Amino acid sequence: MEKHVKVIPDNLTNADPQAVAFLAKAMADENRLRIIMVLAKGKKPVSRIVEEIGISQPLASHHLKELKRALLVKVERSGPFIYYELADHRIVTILSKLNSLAAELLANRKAF
Amino acid sequence: MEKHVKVIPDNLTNADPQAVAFLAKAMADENRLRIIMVLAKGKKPVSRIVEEIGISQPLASHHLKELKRALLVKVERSGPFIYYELADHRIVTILSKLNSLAAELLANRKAF
DNA sequence: TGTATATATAAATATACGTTTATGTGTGAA
DNA sequence: TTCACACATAAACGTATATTTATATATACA
Repeated sequence: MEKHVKVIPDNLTNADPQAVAFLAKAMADENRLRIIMVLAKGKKPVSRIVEEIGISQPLASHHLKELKRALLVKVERSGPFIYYELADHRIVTILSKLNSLAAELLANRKAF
Repeated sequence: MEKHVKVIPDNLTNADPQAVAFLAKAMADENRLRIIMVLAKGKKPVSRIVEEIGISQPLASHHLKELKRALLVKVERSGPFIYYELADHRIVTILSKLNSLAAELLANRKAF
């Protein structure tokens, strides 16, 4: 059976600002970005995330909940551990490009 | 004379979460996204932006100030008009990809 | 100089958001 | 069952942010 994939035009004119804002908000926090950066390297339990980025466990839990609400991560329990992983790795590509853009904008800004 | 462009690695591991969060925050608002969408089609004065997206003039002014603070737009005065334009069109590409991702994540979510 | 237009700024308000501290829930092992 | 561990949730707090209303500034023109 064939897959039916909805084709979405890749231009801003037909973009849905509400949907984009929803995702952008999820990325608009330093700690959540760090979590995504850590998860980009693979599926991990909360405790690993906590120790890798050095924030409190409740704070990590809170941000992971937000990332889940934004559909950016998937959750899976295994014994006492709860593993989080990225739901779609395109977020990594997008954030990388955003990082390049940010770096360049800031560099040009200081260039006078 | 040759241009010296700082090469920035395109991966998340070396990303600067602070810089990325700064840009992401600027994109994390529906009205600002609408402004970017409008400016993606070309340089425009505030009055055009206001009428194209249907928000109050002070609100548009406020959001344009934020976009300028985030280095995403350039400003230019011409007579009584003040023209805004995108500082870098890569933001359009990035937002388009974010839109595609958002659409797909939401579509898959409803798929059960 | 005075008036109209284009835009920015200020003040005020309500709401959203990030963080901390404290506590609850679930799982496994003794 | 009791204990320890992994994680989630709740409450409380301060701060940031979006929006409205009112006013100020700047430009063009009569």
